[in-house]
Amino acid sequence: MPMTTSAPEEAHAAGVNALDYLAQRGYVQDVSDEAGLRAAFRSGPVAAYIGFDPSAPSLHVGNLVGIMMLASLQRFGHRPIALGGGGTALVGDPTGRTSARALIAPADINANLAGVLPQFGRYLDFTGGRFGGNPAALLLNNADWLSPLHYLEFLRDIGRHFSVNELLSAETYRQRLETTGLNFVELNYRLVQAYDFLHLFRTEGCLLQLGGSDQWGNILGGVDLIRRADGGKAFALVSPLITTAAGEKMGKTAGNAVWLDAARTSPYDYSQFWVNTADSDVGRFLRLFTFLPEARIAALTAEAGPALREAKRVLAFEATALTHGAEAAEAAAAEADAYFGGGRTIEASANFSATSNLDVTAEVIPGITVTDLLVRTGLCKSRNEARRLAAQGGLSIDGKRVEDADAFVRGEAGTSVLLQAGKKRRHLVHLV
RNA sequence: GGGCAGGUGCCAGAGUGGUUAAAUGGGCCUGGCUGUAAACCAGGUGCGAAAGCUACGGCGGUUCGAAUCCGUCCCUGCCCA
Repeated sequence: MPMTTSAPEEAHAAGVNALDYLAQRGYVQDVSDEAGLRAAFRSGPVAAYIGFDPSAPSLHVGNLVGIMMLASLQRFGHRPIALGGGGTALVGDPTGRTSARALIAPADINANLAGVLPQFGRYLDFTGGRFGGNPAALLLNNADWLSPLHYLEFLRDIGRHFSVNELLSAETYRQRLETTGLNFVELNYRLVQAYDFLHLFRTEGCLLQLGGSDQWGNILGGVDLIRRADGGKAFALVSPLITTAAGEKMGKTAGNAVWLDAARTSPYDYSQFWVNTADSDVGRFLRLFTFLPEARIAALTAEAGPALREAKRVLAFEATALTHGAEAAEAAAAEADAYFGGGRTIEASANFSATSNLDVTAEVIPGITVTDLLVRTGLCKSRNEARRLAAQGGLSIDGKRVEDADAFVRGEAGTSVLLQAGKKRRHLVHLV
């Protein structure tokens, strides 16, 4: 598929300042020095970074705002730095937490980083030149410079720039002091993150740290440190916490994170996550999570009501294409259309690879119950749950409602059985 | 190191010897309505076909019987040092 010009590229070509573009798109909640940052963007490529916490083996939708900011900036000719927090994870960010973060084992952190870092390749150009004269993006792990730090030197060189009074009056720390308490490692988190910024300022000329609004205090800590330690000028830009119209933190389905890793959240499920966006969120999400031009978004969302389904389809396609590629996005859309538009039958499900399959060997077919099969496919966590589902009328096989979940599975080897749990979850089982 | 208060299901939070698989709320699931939306209404929400089993920080005890009483250990908060 030919690379169509993206909204940020168009804006860049039209001479729009990157800061204004980010603001128009809804990425900006706060900037430390708006005029200064705008001037920096105007005067040449700016290196900007975001830290990503390697607390899981994959990035998830909650990381997407940050990724999209980096990706947008690169399309403006700036230089994104994706920073894996392999070192900071050893310390643990207390921000927004009611109790101390469980420490992650170094081995897990490394394993997580190994899963997370490659995922940036979908959004960022690590070679350079893909969007015109843009510089190559950079991928770093702060463990590389944090781990070798010597405690006494760190205390003396960095610690002296931080006022304990100031730290303790910060919302994050104050709240914890008043409730569940705070241990010394946590109190140090801000210094360590600030040191990252200073390090990147020194080694990469990085002038800007991006993040979510909860990181405002931490980021300003870095801006201050750069001024105090080096007399340098750096900037902070944070995005708003993206919530759904229901007021919930975005990026979960059924309480589960929506992962960017296809093995954890299939492209079909990923696409469905976006299709199921609430009406009042579509416009905002199109701006945040796609590169579609404003005019297109405005047109898609001009009319309220059922007309927004089209906008949701576009959102799902674009977001899925960004994460999994256009082909996967098309397949996901085609599958959903066939299923939801085709009477939710087995015929409408049979031919799509995005439907997960489970092979059941011939010898078990005669003896396996629907209940067992539901558990084996992961559609239900236990047999009781499967029975409950059936009792509540949520279980269908091949489109027909099933009351007795303990019945045996019928079917010849070589045929398939479509299990449906509720209206949206289903699983195709091939009887082998 | 000392004193005090606590550690309950996904989360918050009741319960202080039996009728408690554990109130209530949130979350989540299912059904209804609908547009694969929101809102709303209804039901459900440990495992097991069942008997029953497992569960209230860990271990050990008291008791016919404990989440509830005792001992001890671990962890958290507050106060004192």
